Parts: sequence; C-alpha cells; structure tokens
Amino acid sequence: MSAAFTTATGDAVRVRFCPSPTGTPHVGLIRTALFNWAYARHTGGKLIFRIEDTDAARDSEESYAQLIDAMRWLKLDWDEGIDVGGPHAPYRQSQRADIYAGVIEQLKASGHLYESFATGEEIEARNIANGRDPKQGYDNFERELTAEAIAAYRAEGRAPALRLRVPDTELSFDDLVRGEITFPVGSFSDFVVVRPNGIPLYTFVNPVDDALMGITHVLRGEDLLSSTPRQIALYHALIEIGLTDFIPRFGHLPYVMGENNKKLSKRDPESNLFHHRDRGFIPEGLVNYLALLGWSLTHDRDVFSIEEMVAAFDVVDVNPNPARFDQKKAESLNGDQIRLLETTELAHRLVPYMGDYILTSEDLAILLSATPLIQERMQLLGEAPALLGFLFTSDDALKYDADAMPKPEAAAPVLEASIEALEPLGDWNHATIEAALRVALIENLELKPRIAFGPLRTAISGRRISPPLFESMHLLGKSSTLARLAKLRALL
RNA sequence: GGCCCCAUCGUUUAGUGGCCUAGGACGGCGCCCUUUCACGGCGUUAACACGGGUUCGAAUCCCGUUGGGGUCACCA
Repeated sequence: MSAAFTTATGDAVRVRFCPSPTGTPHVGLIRTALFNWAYARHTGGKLIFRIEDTDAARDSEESYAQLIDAMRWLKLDWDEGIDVGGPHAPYRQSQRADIYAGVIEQLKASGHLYESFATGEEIEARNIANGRDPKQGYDNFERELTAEAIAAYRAEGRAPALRLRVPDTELSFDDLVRGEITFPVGSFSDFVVVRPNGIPLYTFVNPVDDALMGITHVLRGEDLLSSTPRQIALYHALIEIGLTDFIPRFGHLPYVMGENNKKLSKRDPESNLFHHRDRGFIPEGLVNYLALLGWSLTHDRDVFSIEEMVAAFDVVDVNPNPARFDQKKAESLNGDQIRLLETTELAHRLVPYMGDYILTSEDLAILLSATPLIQERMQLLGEAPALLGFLFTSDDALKYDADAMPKPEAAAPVLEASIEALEPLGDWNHATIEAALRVALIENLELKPRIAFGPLRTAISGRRISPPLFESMHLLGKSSTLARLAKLRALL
C-alpha cells in the first residue's frame, strides 16, 4: 500500500475541532480549537466543528451548549459543522449511526474487521498465563477464530466486539510539530472499534469521520499521539475500501500543565474556561495567552491581536514541550489587552460585571465617564465593582474599610480645611478641585501629599485604594463630595 | 514494565552550526514618575539537565545517561 499522506496546502487545508461534550470546556481543549482555527484562517482553508458524542453515559446537552458558547465568545468561527451545517452533515456523531453501520459492513466484508469475544479480564488472564506482562494488552489471538469457535461463543449468549486487523509492520509518520515518529512492530495491536451492542467507538468514528469529511490536517492533543499508528492503520483500511484516498498529516500539540507539573486537571478550577471569563478575562486577553502556550509571534513582543496571530501562525512552528498555565502572566496580558480597548467598548463590557450597580441609563452614563479612570488599573473586568462601587453608593450608605480609616487627630483638620476650600468653588472639575486642595493642604497646612489626600480618599470612596481622587470628586459632584467629607469628619 | 513524547532563566518563549560572554515577556528586587493603586520608564535577578561524539566552531546535529510526561479501555 502506498501510504498516501496528503500534500494539501493553502485553501485545500481542512482542519477540525471535534470535542466530546463532557463537562465544561477545558483551556487545553480551547487552545487546540484556537490552533486549528488559526491554521485554517492562516492557510485560507476550512475549519469543521464536529461533536463526538458517542458515549451516551457521559455526554450532555449542557456541555454541548457550553462548547458553542465558548467558541462564540472567543470569536472562533467555523465553516462547516454544528449550527452552521455543511455538505457532510450531520456533524454530531450521535446522528451518524447509519453512516457508521454502512462503513462497518464494508470493512467486515473486506476482512478488515473481525469478531472478538474476549473480555478485558480474559485478556489479562491470558497474558498472565502466557507469562506476558498483564498490561501488554491484546495479542490478536482471535484473528482466525473458526466457525465452530464462534458458534460456541454465541451459544453461550456472548456478543462479539469488532476489532480492526492492524498490519504487522512498523508504522511511521511525520508529525507536524515533532518530526518523524516511528512505532515498532508489536507496539500496537488489534483494537476494538465497535462495541458488542453495535455502537462504534471513538477509535473508529474519529478517523472515519475525518476521512468522510476530507480532513487534511489533524491537530490535536499530545495525549492522542500513541493512538496515531492505530488510526493510520484504520486509514489504510478505509483507503482499501475506497472511502478516501489519502491519510491526513498529524500534528500533536503539547500539553497544558497545571502548577504541579501534571496535566491541568479537570478538577483544577484554572482548567475551566468559564472560570476565567467569570473573573473578567476578555476574549482578546485569553486568546493572546492561550496562543503563547506552545507558540510565539516573534522574539520581542507577546502582546498581539488575533489578526496578527492568523497572519503568522503555522503549526510547524509550534513548540513541542509542555507549557504550564501561568495565571499571573495570563492576567498581565489580559490587562494589556484591556488597555488596548476603546474606552466606551470597555465600559460596555464592564456592565455584566457590575451587578446591581448599573440599573438605569444614568448609572450607565456614570460608568462611561468613570471607565477611563480605571482602564489602566485593572487586569480583570471583575475588579471593576470594587474600584467603582463608591460611585453607585449613596452618601449615607457608604462604608469604610477598616484599613482605610485615618487617625482622627490628623484627619480632622484635613477634612475641615478641605471642606472650607471646596465649598466656595464655583467651577467644579478635577483641575479646580486639585488646585483648591493643594493650596489648602499642601501649602497652608504644609502636609505631604500622601498624608493630605489619604483621609479624603477614604471619605470619598471608603477605601485605601481608589481611582484618582480629584477625578473621583468631579464625577461624584460637589454636594456629594462635601457631604462625604462632612460625614467622615463627624465620625472621627 | 513495553512503547511514545519532551528537556533554554522560577514560568513562558527567541534561538534551526558562527550574529549567543544566550534575547523578550511575566514574576521577583531596586529606582524614577506620582493625588492612593496602577500605568509608564530605567536598572537588576536568573537558563542552554548531564556525559560523550561530529565539526575549525554546538543551545543548535548524533549517541547515551538522567529527569519529567503520556499511553497501553468494549472513555474520548
């Protein structure tokens, strides 16, 4: 057989994202989606979005909806697949049973598939009996079962699984990210492709659908590397029955690791894409960080747009070593991307994170004018309510953080002098406010700025850290500002 | 255990035989700016796992060692 690996390039490229809908989207999975997407967009090829829901026990509609939500949120669009349709529909494997049944029949007829009655326990027992490592796996012993033996099994009421006869040769392929990889003879054995109940397994439907859908480049997680020879073996069978005429190229993307040098686990909250969204990652920030997990744009810059990534991305440049998910770096990048946003755009994105603070169009107007004050002071959108809450709180309801409370003897004269200085102010803007306060506190009282403005900050915001003071007073308005100064003074 | 993959600062990445006394970013530390916190600026910290080759020359190529990781399912 002339192992015909595809030579497709440019707009002939067809990649796919084919998650199974189990659980919440994992950042490693999304990184895989991103790289596939970027490769399709870079080459001008197509991205196919397929759902591998062949395990009824674990799949859920909720998870299915989350996958779509995740892709749409990150603006990773697809050309064919669920929701959008396409020439190879349906794109949910749970709806493709008839197609698989036909392929299974052809493969049985051509002798590529054979019936296997052995259970896992029996295989292990057999290995032990033969002095082999029990972990050795299946030894292909049912390849030439006689009709009598098969009849005997059936008489016992046993139903067979179907296994693929794999070639007794070594198998190698040229991995797009790792180069030439060879699996020696005997390192993979005949594997089950169809359950006794007739439902095919991932090991079957994944390559079959890839073949049917004309996938040219399989970019997937490193965990699937060792199953690649089996997939190639199945591809050879599919070529022989005329289902396709080429084998795709494979590229195995490195793992995304957690803190402890282990694959980022589903249990780990950091693995959950929506955990990051809930904390206030913006798509631009998360995509930028995810892109850096195994790839880089250039040698001296790592803040970049998705357009820049598309223009430059090639899977052969992907770094083969595993990458750790670094929360700090991710947040820093997110902050950089937040700073790149139009201020009004940022304000609108902030709304969902502001909770009950934004209820009216007046609230929105305040948010719009306050956003420039915090755009440079945040890394996550979720930080906004704490920063801006004082603008949406009444003077009466304002609370003071314990660590923000000034010493009464020092603060009282500051507050009094400030009230006195601000009261006559006609023109209320941050420049006039600042000028008045500097005269009153820095010049007249001869205070250091830090000492002078600290109590005012507490009076205005209730916090030790806040947006710029004079600008905050400006936004708050004169009467509210004076009321808050007076309120804290009275409390001391 | 068999097989497979991986190996540059704490982390991530640049580096594809000479441009490397190894560059960027995050983190850490220090300083500057400053109405707090940030942002920004400047500086600093810190790496080619080890051992053999090949070569005039190796982070870069080869072999081995060590160390990580994955996979050996009628899950995907």
